[in-house]
Amino acid sequence: MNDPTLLILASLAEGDKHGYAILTDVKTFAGVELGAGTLYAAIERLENRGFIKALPAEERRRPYRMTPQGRQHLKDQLAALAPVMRVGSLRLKQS
Amino acid sequence: MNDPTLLILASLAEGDKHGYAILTDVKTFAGVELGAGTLYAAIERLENRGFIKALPAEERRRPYRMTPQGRQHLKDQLAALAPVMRVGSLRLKQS
DNA sequence: CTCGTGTATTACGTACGACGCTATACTCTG
DNA sequence: CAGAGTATAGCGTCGTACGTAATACACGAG
Repeated sequence: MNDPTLLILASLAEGDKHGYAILTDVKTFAGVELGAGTLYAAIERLENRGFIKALPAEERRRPYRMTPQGRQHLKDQLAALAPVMRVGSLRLKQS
Repeated sequence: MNDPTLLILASLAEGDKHGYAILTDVKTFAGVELGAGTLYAAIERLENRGFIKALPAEERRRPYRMTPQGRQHLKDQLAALAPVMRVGSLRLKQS
């Protein structure tokens, strides 16, 4: 239902974060609590696609940074979503 | 990536439509061209969940109507998406 | 001291569904 | 009559969302 990659990119747009920090951030800004499996699997996919990259590990933490491609992808996703939101809420009101 | 059920509900929020009409409507308002398989599979799922219901067939056409539950679900989906959009675009601008 | 809670990541299995493709069938236009 | 547009159904595959459990460390409460 919810695309975790979108949530992760939106979270990393704020700045570098490690997995668990993304988890709590997403929970606060989106109200969605991702499962651990969902989160880390999505992170791996994002990394494979070059949308985020791993930074040097800090102790137990594995921080990630959004790449320019990731930023562009987030931008595209939001742009694609915008008309659906607009039309959807407009039509809901009309009836 | 794209949730076809969201697109279908947004389309049916305008009024009753049959499958092919949804297809063209979604293409115009969202710029997304759904495959036939994707569309009808998603329609079937929406019907099973009680979010839409089939109307009496007109010739070859099988029109569908959104139920109150479907309307509520669309509302919930859009409400869940809104903060993600808001935070996402805000954070994109900030950097 | 140990028990529970919070932080942090990894691995595994399952089930759903997105998507492409093909088939079918009717209608209309060139 | 060939081709494009309308309209739906079925099938197979692959990706992936999600739950669950395992591991490990740090901390405070009891």
